[in-house]
Amino acid sequence: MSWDANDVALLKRLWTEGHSAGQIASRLGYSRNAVSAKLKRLGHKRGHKPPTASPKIVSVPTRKPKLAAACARPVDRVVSKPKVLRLKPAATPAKELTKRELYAMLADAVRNTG
DNA sequence: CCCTGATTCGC
DNA sequence: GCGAATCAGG
Repeated sequence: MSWDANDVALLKRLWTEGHSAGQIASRLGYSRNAVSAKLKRLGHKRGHKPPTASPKIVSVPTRKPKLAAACARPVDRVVSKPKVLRLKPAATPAKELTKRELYAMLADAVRNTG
């Protein structure tokens, strides 16, 4: 195993965003030990306590079959809650995406394509 | 038992 | 530098 710049970047991003080592680890395909150790080496600092402490891995969002082959991640335990919780009865109106959301989307795309 | 991050230690 | 094993907890 070797930590590609991409991996490190993604790792840092997800970590600082508040994802747990286990989450990042399972996602990237490393053991959480590796992630944690890497974070230590990097001089890991999270600064705050962003959301996420418990697993919410909802599996890998199945993307295009084409890409799926490329980024085949066996992954994951699904610990999502069977609970169906709806925030608003009304359908979501047109919503402007915040920078954070866009960033998250980008990250998602990246992590599923690369 | 599930999980969390932190550290050690051989490679 | 890397990561499994381990530690120390929640």
